[in-house]
Amino acid sequence: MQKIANFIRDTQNSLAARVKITALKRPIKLVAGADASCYGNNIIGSACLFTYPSLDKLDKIDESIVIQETDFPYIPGFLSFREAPALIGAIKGLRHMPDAIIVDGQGIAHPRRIGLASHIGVLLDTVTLGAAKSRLIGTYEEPGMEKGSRSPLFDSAECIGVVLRSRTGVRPLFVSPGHLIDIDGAVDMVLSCLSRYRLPEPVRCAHNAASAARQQREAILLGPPSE
DNA sequence: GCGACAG
DNA sequence: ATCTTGTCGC
Repeated sequence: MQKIANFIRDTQNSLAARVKITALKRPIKLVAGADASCYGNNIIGSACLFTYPSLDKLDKIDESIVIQETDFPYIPGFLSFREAPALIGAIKGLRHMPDAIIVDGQGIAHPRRIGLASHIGVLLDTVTLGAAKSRLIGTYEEPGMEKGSRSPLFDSAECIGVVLRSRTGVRPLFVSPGHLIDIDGAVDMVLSCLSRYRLPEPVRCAHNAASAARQQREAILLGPPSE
């Protein structure tokens, strides 16, 4: 029983040992956003592919959705075991593999430096970065209110990411490298993927697609409307 | 023991 | 994540 918890943690630690934080080695031409939605014990994984750099006109060139059942509950620090399979499935469903993936969740800004983005990066051997809507761990100073303002996220003396104001006046994003990229590279990518919303466009797109799919599934389960 | 705690 | 209407502000 408790042995299972140890196994899960050992698995996480061995994956953490494979995470590489380094400057980008190759230019990024295709970026994907990945997110999940859920209903009951089902996880809907979604991935949206965009050209990059998507300077002014964002070009969405593909979208993928997968639905998987799971029995793994949401446990802070172990989100990967619940959502990674569906997200990876969605990524693999894309017509082309992305050069980088922006994940709705943490990268190395995690107790064992293996958040959802890092976990997926290692398993897929792809560049990944996390853009989370809230904090899991770390201390920071509130960044300025203007879009682009940022402040470092620390775990003790180690900088594990950046708290970034993606849009003036909104709650900041928690950006951290996932795999095969560094903090500056992760922030640069998030900034160049922003349009007029709080979330990077690829992630926002994946989020919308996932929740739309969830609503459709629920409608089917409930059957046609009756009066 | 108490509080924190991605989605 | 999800349950949810109106409402304040740019």
